[in-house]
Amino acid sequence: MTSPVIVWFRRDLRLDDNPALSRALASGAPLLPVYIWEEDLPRPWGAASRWWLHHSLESLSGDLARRGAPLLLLRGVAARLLPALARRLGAARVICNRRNDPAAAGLDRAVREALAAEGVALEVLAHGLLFEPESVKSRAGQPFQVFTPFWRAALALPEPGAPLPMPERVPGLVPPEPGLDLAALALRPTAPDWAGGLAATWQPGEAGAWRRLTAFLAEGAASYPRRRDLPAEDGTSRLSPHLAFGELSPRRLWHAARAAGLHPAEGFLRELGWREFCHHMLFRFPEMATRPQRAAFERFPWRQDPAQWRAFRQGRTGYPFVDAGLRQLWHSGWMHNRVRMIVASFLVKDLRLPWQWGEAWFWDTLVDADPANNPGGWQWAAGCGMDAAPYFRVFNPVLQGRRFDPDGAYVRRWCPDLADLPAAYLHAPWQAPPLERIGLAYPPPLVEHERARKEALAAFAAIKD
DNA sequence: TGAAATGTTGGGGCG
DNA sequence: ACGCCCCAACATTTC
Repeated sequence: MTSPVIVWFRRDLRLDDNPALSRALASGAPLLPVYIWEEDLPRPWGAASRWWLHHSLESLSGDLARRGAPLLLLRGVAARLLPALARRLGAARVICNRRNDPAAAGLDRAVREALAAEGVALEVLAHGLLFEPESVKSRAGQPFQVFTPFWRAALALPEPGAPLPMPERVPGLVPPEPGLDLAALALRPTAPDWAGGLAATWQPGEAGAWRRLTAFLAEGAASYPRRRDLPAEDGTSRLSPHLAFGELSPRRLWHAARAAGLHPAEGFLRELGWREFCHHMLFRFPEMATRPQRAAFERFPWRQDPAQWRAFRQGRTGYPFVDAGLRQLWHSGWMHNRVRMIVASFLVKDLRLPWQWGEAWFWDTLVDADPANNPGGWQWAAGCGMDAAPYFRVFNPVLQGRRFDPDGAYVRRWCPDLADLPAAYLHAPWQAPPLERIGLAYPPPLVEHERARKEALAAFAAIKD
């Protein structure tokens, strides 16, 4: 009988289009699917991600058990747990899907060595991207640092391969040990349980991902270009957390979207291109996660105001559009992309607090927190990324609010303290006549935008080389 | 995947 | 009739 194979799940919590699972199945060997709560991760999961992970593992575990292979849950250091497990099972191979972020890939190298010492092979399969990070390069063989030529070059490559089918059955092995109960990981918040809004908004897991995908392609994709920038509408796909946890493969998404008639150079698939760009950039420039890509920004005179930082996190900046976004984030673990740009601009330019603070806050509170997209987005907003918004492009939160939330539906929804204010003043409540402001609990603006903007431009001029 | 400052143009009021 | 001013509307430049 062939020796069993361990299938190690990470950010690939699905059965569909799963290269590692398919490879293991093709071998005909009995499988042991494993998930490890890794205690040596270079960056621990954020709180919202932990909540999501709990439910996603619950979903995956059920899907696997129904197909014949219960998921073994472990906690500790993969480089120690996997060799021990392989020894006990008599397994000669561990198969997993590649993690593309360099920090996590470093862990995998340690795992590979530890397994090799036991005579066990670690097979790491290409995964998680439409195009492999090594494959998109300029004619000179260099990585792209600007999105448009990057995406053009990617689209000139052979189209991503067809997704692998979802297996009907997964012939499993009786685990040699009981493993942990999911509850033992305590991934969900207690005292207080702040996850009510998350639970009301999301259905983590592969089934939820497919539901979202189907609904988007049937109802949302056609109006995406028109509605994507209006945060009050349900105009985006909301697939980001499913992608972040690998509940939906980008390849599956790509082909489903192509079949629905979407063009890769524009609209929704172009946004998927930005995801691709961030992941490729992080792969080539690992320090992008923590340090500005434009060196001049190492000298930027960031402020450190704890009171303003607290007000920002609480969504009490006094700018309704900004606060609505921050409160949507806090409540639902997600923020509309248009508002992310405005919120990030406000933190970095109006408050001049370090983009890394914002990045860390998003990491903790977003259900779609992603090791590449998150720093990529913040570096873009801060103007210190390679293909970033110029630093002098400062969003005016009032004008942006009027343009993209003209009737104030978004602000009213997330800032109920402003719900009764007439639309004319909704994005600038301090301009409302005193009579309209009676009983208003909403805070005054943390900073005056016009002045903050000038100060930011001056600070920027000071570091320019 | 901006916004503000500055420049230009052209119509209309007016002496 | 003419020059002048004002100022919106639009375009360009600058940050």
